[in-house]
Amino acid sequence: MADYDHPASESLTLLGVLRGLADPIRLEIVQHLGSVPEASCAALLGDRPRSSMSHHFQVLRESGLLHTRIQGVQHFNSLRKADLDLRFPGLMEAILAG
Amino acid sequence: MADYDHPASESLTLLGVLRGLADPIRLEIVQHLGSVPEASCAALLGDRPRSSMSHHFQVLRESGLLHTRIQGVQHFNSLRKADLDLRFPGLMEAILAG
DNA sequence: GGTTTAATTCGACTTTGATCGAACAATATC
DNA sequence: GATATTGTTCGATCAAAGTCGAATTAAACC
Repeated sequence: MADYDHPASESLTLLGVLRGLADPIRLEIVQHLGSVPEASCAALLGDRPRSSMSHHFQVLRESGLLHTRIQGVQHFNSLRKADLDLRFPGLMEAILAG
Repeated sequence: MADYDHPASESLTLLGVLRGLADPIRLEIVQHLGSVPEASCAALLGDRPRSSMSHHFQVLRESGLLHTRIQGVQHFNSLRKADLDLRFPGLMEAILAG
């Protein structure tokens, strides 16, 4: 499967990032990813339907919060902390502390 | 007119604050209020319908971002920066810098 | 090739949220 | 009291976003 194209850090907008964070499931995913280097989709699934989670992963990718690395059949997700720190200093630290 | 009841700072949630910020008009209001002590609704109105703006003021109040002081017929709005800093350190600084 | 596993895409449905005119409430002023 | 000003509330409408089963893609493995 082809890689995803993630938006460049310069093109990220504060509004877009805030929209990405403004959902309970996505905020939970982001906060989880704040404490681990990366996690597969399955590891973040919980007991929710896969299709719902796929939607949230897509929103997180498009808003620039999440990077997805494909390895075989698994997708490993990580927080784009360095990019976000560069673009919006202090933001993720505050989010992950909450 | 009776005062509004603003939520206590302890009861604010990160998700609620993020939801409050995740709208272009509200983010603009918040960022504007970051640079002035307070502003009346009229001063923040722009060319938008009053009823639309009233809705956004309500959302901002309920999420704990905004405090409204009533003086006569005017409503003076201010950012609840001290409360937000206490509850979510660094968050508003990052938002206002964006 | 067939099967299992991981995750997405599609499509339909539902829910949430934004928009905004019209009516209303409250204060100030003449 | 009448009028103008400031802002809210109501109610209807519309658009955006979340939900999730079923079908699909892709890789791994026997």
